[in-house]
Amino acid sequence: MTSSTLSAAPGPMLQRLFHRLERYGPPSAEEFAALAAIMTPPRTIAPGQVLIQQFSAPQESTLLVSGLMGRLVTLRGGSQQITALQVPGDFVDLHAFLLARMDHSVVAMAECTVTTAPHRELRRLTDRYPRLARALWYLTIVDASIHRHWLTVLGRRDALGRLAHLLCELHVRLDDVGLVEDGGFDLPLTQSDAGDVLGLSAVHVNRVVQQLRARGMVSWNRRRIEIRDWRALSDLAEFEPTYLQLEPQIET
Amino acid sequence: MTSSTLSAAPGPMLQRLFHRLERYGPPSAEEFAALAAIMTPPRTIAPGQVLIQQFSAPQESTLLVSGLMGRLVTLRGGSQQITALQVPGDFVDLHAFLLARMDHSVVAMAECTVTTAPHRELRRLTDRYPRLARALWYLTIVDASIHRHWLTVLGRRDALGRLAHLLCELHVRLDDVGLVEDGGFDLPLTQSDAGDVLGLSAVHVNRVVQQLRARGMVSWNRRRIEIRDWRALSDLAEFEPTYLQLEPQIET
DNA sequence: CGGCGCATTGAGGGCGGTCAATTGGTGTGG
DNA sequence: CCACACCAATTGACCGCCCTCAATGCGCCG
Repeated sequence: MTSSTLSAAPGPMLQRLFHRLERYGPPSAEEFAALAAIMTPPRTIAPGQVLIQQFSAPQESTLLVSGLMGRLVTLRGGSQQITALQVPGDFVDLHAFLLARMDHSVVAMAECTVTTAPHRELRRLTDRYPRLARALWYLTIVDASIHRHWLTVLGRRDALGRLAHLLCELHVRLDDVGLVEDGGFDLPLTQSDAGDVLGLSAVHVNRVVQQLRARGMVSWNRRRIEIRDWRALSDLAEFEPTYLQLEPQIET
Repeated sequence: MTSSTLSAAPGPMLQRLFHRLERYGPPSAEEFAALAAIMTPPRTIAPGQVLIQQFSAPQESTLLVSGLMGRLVTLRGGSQQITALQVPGDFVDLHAFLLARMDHSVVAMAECTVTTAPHRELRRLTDRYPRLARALWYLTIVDASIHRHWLTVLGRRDALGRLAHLLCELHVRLDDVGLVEDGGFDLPLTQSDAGDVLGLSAVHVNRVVQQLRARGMVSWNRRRIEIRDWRALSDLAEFEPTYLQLEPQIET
């Protein structure tokens, strides 16, 4: 395994992924290198572009390096649901490694940089490195944990609680990968997009955004979010970040 | 590896699991045998019993052999959300193999039979059999696919659509493991339980049940569900079972 | 028979939906 | 530099789905 494909700055590109994997009993340097070696050079995705089509059968999995992506499902009536937002360091479709067809599309919510891992190579690596396989498995399990958590949010929380929860989660996840600056972060979502995440109409998202502003908890101008009162916001959200699995895991 | 622990009728006990795993490029007979060898003898769980507590750190994963279980989260205000229903052949907490703590409880909705796999043994097996590891990984990925699908149902469908969808899904999943008889199946859920799955109040579940009855689509008496008009029900539900991943996968 | 759990029904109200108009910021062509 | 288009945010009116509270069946079991 040469480091020929490493020429395109693999360190920085995979830094956030490795940061995440290290939390789960860290793969060895050899395993890291093997993974880095199969990743393709980065490429850029334009905002709004559909990276992966629902029902397609991708032959590689995509790692988000920078930007924001969403997993999007369109229903019969034309309404949409975003089932997950992906931040840098996330694999956006690692599950496609084991599933025949995508159950959703993946859309760039902003200009994004990505790199991909061919499934053929992933298979070779997971055959050879059981711990690396479990580390990748772990990533998909954290995804599922987040999905479950949002099931309770969509099933049982009102609009204000849902929005507060989304902002708390994004703050924590973006902070984890170093994308929170001065207590705020860039959120390239329209209020309509947020509605597609929260299961709300764009109009009602606007109403609850204004409630959060009026309560002095959040400012949201352009694409910039500032959390003004974390205590109050996380309390309103009933935010309890265990489900994000950001604490180090113990590999026995 | 002896077959000593196989004495407790491992074949029938694991039959539904193997049926499922075979869909994903089948593990070999040796892998099946190795998995069967680490499963504990079956035990019975009483209806309503909490098998696994939220925030606990189980040292083994549980396979549901018969009955029905739910993954339950309780919110601050006392309201509950069931994030998944598990049917026979499902691992109810395979993700606990890789996560430090449970993000939810697991509750028996009926009298259940279970068998467990110690995590230590699972680690040994997944070290040794990469294909088996991927097959188990695959199971957790199907779980996540179902979670995502329910995010769209809870986020975008009204009460009637949600209930219709739940009944369609249960019919298909139970049919897959041979638990549909004469076009109907046993559903040991109260209408209140169904509300916890659907993000609805028990009162409103009752109202939409009656709508389905009035339209001649479903009968629901005691614990027995009969689908009277599959075409109409699945159409109302916009049910499209791809997300259940019951079609054979292709392992390259 | 009485208690209990669950299903059912009714009344009333609020959250969040749709529809539609307006504002405002940004970019573009003239 | 201005007119205009365009997109996102905002506001208002209206209404319906689904909530809560509460009462009433109804079947089962001790």
